[in-house]
Amino acid sequence: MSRITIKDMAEMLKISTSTVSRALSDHPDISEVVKSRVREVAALMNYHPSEWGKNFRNKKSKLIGLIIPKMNMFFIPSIINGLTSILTEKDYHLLILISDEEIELEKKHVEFCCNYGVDGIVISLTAQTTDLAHLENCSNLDIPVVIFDKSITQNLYDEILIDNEATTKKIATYLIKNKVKNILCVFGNHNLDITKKRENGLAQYLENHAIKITKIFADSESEASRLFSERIGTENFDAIFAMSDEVLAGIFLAFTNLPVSPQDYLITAISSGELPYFLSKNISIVKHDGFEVGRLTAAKILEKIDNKTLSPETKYIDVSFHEATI
Amino acid sequence: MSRITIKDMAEMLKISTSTVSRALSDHPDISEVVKSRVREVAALMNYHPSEWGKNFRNKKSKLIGLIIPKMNMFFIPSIINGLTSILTEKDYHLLILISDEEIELEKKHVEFCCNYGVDGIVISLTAQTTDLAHLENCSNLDIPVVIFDKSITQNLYDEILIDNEATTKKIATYLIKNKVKNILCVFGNHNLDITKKRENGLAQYLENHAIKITKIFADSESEASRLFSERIGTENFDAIFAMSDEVLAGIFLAFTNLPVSPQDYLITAISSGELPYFLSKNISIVKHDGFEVGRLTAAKILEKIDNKTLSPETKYIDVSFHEATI
DNA sequence: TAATTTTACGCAATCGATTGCGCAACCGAT
DNA sequence: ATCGGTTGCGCAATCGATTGCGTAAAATTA
Repeated sequence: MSRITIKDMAEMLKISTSTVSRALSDHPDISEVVKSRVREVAALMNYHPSEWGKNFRNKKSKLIGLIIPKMNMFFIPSIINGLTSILTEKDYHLLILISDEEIELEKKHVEFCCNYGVDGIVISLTAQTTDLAHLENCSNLDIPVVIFDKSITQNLYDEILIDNEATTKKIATYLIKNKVKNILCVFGNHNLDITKKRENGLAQYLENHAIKITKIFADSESEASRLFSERIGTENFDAIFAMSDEVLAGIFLAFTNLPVSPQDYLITAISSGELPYFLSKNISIVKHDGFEVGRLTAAKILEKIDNKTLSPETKYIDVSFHEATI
Repeated sequence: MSRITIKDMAEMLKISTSTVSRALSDHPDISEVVKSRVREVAALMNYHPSEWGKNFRNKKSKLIGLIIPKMNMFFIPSIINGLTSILTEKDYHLLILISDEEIELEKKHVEFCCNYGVDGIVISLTAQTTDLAHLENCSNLDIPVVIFDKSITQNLYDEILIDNEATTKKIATYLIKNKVKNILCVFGNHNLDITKKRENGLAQYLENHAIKITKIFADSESEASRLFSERIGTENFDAIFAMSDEVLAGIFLAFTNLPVSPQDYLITAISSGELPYFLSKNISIVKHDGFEVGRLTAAKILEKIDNKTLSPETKYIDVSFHEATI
């Protein structure tokens, strides 16, 4: 048994498909007699209109391509929750594409989205991405793009970003208040814009406070763990800064094999909140809300789909500081 | 500028669309002269065939609907990684739908998948799902379905499940070996099949070993935390069992406000491995691999898409025991 | 009664790539 | 000259819901 279509019902009732379609949408051109007969048959045959057919006619797919560099357990799940919480309301759905931190795969995914005919693309860039030429085709085809979280300096596409300025300022203020003198900072991939912004922000706000800053850059949890282990014993650090959940996880993995413990340091991190909750009460965090990033990103892409002429803007989401409880 | 189509090129070259199509696919019916001219124009115009058009012709969508009860940070990300690792090879893509643990939403998502024309559905059931009537329409429309992780007793659809028998047996063996006498067991939602199986399995394997079992059932991390806090002090428990990462997280949240500590107990859990890694070295786990579940699920749905007449089977994935290191 | 309007429905096109079938042109063999 | 075969390409249908336009029949008006 295959799908019941409008055509099937039209043949059954010896009327045209247009009449069936109009009857079902209660068009005034159709007589009540025909309408009721059509509705009867539709109910009887358990007819459900094909989404494909509707989208076909409307030249829409009702799909949003979600392109992410990695499927991690910290930020991405809440992003997806935020996105779907808005998108499902408007009958849009997410097509998930993982770049695996490879620019070529990112390009391939963008091209796929264009060729498949998604109505919009929301993307977080890989650490390898240095220009957005591969997004040009989206503009040509009038497919709106919103970049979230991981972006590069640009002004062609909308962005929903974490406010790295506010973030590093809060961290720096806390460090200064606690009279920290020697801090070990663990950053993510050096190429990432968010890395540079957080690195520069911190340096800027800590200037003239006689605080020694040592930096580590790590591409993965395991690399963060390894580099942190190598470095932490080399000086008398009194504080630690982790720029993301990923490196924070690496740091705490390292602690399990080190002679020192988290309690020996003042620990600060930029985090989505869950991980520090599990790890230790000894961590002060600037919390950025993935759910909110997802919601804002979804709202923006819907806005652009409705009005493609809007000029691109960058939105920064609020962050909140949560001081360690012990 | 809109998409370059075969039609555009046909008009440009004053030939038919069929000739263009066949030229691009190197069909022997087309002369080399025409082929080279078509290829030239295609390259010049930067032509890329529409995925939509191809799928339209082939009556395929190349989409797999992924329906999950919740987007959590433990199991689901690795499931998605496993799924995509197989599916992208075959040019299939994931459409993600979250039921939010509501049966009505699950029904709606299944119906959407049918109406949208996905090529297959992979689904993990909500705790509310007691029958699979809403999947009947998939069978009618010849849309294969694979149920993974959370299922109910049935024999109509393929399943990829964690081997709860092997799992609870490993846990029980470890508990007996360590001469545990009084264990507090924290389970998830009581309606879930995996809950019942793990509950019964544990009871069965611990029979005749003079071990007192106390059970808690919790629908969420916070409920697990609350119920655990209320119960842990009421008896002299010497061991704790957590049936999932979610309740394990709840237990460790509870510990932060309790006079007792994780070190006071022998802790066992069924887990995907990441969380215990972060929480404590004091946890012995039976590890189930979400990535592997995803891979097997993907392989199975592809197998069914290729051959829809295969009779349904249930596969159990291997689990491994990891003893606490302290 | 004739002219005009209204009612109620059908026709056909729409999106883009593919492919079975048809057919004209050409070639070689009888 | 006729037949049979091959080459090279075009026509049209395919998936399903929608909608602008056209129109016959019915109703209304002059």
